[in-house]
Amino acid sequence: MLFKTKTPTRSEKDLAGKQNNNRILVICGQIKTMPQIIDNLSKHIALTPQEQELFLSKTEIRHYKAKTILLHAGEVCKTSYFVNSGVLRSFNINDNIVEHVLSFACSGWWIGDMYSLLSQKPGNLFIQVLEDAEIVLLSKENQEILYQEIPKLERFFRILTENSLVAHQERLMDNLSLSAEERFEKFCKKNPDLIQKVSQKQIASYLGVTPEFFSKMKSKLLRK
Amino acid sequence: MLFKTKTPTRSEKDLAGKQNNNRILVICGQIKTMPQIIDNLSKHIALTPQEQELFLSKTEIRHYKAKTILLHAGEVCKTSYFVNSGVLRSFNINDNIVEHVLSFACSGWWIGDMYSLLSQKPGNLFIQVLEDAEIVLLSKENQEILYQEIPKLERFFRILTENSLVAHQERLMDNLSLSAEERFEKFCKKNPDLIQKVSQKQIASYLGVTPEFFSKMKSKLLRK
DNA sequence: CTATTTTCTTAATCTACATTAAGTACCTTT
DNA sequence: AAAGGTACTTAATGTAGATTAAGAAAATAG
Repeated sequence: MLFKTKTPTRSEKDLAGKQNNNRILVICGQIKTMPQIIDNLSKHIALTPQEQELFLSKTEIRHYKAKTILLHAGEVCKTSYFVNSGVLRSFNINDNIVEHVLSFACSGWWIGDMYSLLSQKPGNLFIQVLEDAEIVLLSKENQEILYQEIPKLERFFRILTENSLVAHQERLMDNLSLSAEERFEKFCKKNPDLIQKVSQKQIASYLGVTPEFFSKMKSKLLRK
Repeated sequence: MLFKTKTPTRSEKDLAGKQNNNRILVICGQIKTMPQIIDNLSKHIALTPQEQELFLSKTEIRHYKAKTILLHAGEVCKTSYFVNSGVLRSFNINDNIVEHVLSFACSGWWIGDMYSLLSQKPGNLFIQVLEDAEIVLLSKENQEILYQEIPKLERFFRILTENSLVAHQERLMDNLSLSAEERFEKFCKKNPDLIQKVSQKQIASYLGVTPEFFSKMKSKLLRK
C-alpha cells in the first residue's frame, strides 16, 4: 500500500519492535552480535576485532523520543549520528516559517550537518527525531582521534562523502528536470521503507511541494 | 555591469590573454613559476618539490576550443579536469531535448562526472568547453597511482569532495526555498566572474529557468 | 476518555514560470 | 562580405504548483 495505515501509530510500532536488529555472527563456535555500525563500516573497510572495540569505545548509544531536536540551527554541529532504529530528518527553516527537509535517515544511515561539522561554524540545519530512535553518537573530537588510530577510517568517511555527493547531484538534477509527480515516483522506488514511516507533510517538504499539493497529487496517482 | 559586453568576444578575450597566469615564487634566489594546479593542491596539503614533480609528471596539459565536448553522456568518465584558463560546464540532457547545467568550472576549478568517475560506470553527464580552455588532465588511473605514492592526496581529494557536497546541499536547499530571482542574485554574488564569461542561456539553465523567463527577469532587475 | 493539536483532504483562486511564436542582434563559417 | 546559425528580447497564452480557507480524520496530551 502507498502509505502507512492507521494502526499501529508511529511510536507504538517502534516501541513494540526489537530495538537492536543486529546481525548474528558465529565465530569459532562463539555467538556474537555485531553492532549495526560495525556492519556498516565493514561495507567499505575491514576492521580487526581490536579496531572494532576501539571504534565502539569512542561512540555512545542514546535513545530519543520522537520530536526531540538533536541539533538547532545556529549551533555548531559537534556530532555525527548513526541510526540504529527509528527515523531522523535534517531540515532548515526559511524566514522563520517554511521548513525544507534536506534528508531523512533511518536504520543504517548517517546524518549530520556536514557544513557545520566540517567548518565548525554555526549551521542552518535542524536535526530532529521523527520516530523514536536508537542513535549511535560519534563526536567530531573522537572521530579525529579515530582517524589517527585507524587511518582506514579516513577512507570510509571519504567514500561516505563521495556517495552522498553523487546522490545530492542526482537529486539536484531531478529537481531541475522532473515534475513533482516524477520526483515522488522516484522517491517511492528508492525509499519504500520511508513511505511507511514518515508523514506526508515531511515527504512533501523533501520533494519541494506544499502538503496540499502533495495530497492532491497522491489522490490523483491513486485514481490511476 | 551586469553582463559581458559585446567586445571583445569570448574567444578573442581568451586567445589574447596570457594562457598561464601562474604565481611567481622566489626560492633560494631562483625564480620559478608555480603551476596553478600545484598552487591549488597547496591550499589543503603541503607537497615537497619532489612530490610536486611527481604529481605534474602524472598529468597532461591540453588546449581545447570552445564547444569541444570532453565527455559524452553514456561514456565512462576516466579523467578529472582542472581548469587553468577558459570555462567548462557539465550538463545532462532530458528526453533528448532540454539541457540542465550541473556546474561550471573556470580557472582554478576541478570538474568531472563524479558518479561515473567513482563507479566507473557510464554516466549521464556531458562535459563541454564553453570558452577556449587550457586544461590539466588527471586520469583515474594516475590518480590511484598518486594516492599510493603521495597518501596526502587522499586528504586533498577528500576535502575537495566535502566542499563540493556542502555546496551542493546549499544549492539544493536554495532551489527548494528561493525564487528564481533570489537564486540569480545569489549566483551573481558568488560567481561575479562567470557572469562576464558565460551566456545567459547557460546561466538560466544552471538556475533552472528558461532563457525567455531569464531574459524577462533580468530586464526587470535592471529597471529597478 | 476527552480535549487539543496536528495532519490530511478538498476546492477555489492566484502566480511564478513554461510554452509558443516572432522579430532582432549577434557570432561563426565560408 | 554574405549566409546561416545561435543568442537574446518581447509578448500572448498556458499550467504546475502556491495560497487560502475550512472541514474531517488522526495523533497526542491531559
